[in-house]
Amino acid sequence: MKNPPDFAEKVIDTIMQIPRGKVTTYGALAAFCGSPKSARYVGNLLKMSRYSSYNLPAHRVVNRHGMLTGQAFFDVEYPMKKRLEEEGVKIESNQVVNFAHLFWKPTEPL
DNA sequence: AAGTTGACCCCGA
DNA sequence: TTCGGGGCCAACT
Repeated sequence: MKNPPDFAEKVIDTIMQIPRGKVTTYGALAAFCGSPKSARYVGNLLKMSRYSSYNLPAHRVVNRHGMLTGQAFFDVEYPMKKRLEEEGVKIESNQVVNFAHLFWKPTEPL
């Protein structure tokens, strides 16, 4: 059997399950996939997905500090801040307000 | 082809 | 207290 990057696939699949109005972290996704130290690749996946046709809610993924690190990578007309606010998530100084309250823990897919 | 990086996180000095 | 380096996976140059 082929050995595709099930790690990346799992991460992407989990991101797709992020409920609206909630946010998660790179480390949480990475740890849930089995590699708590691969958090940096999780962020890379989001960037890769941007080139692909995947519609991943990357704006719902923030770093461990709840800061919108990838904001600059989004469209200037639709930044993460705006998208999150559209879902009811308040942003202040590129940080998610009540981050702990809006934090969504990755549940088991499938 | 190989090497380096990246929207990160954690630990040590 | 602040600063630096290591580790992980896969894609990009």
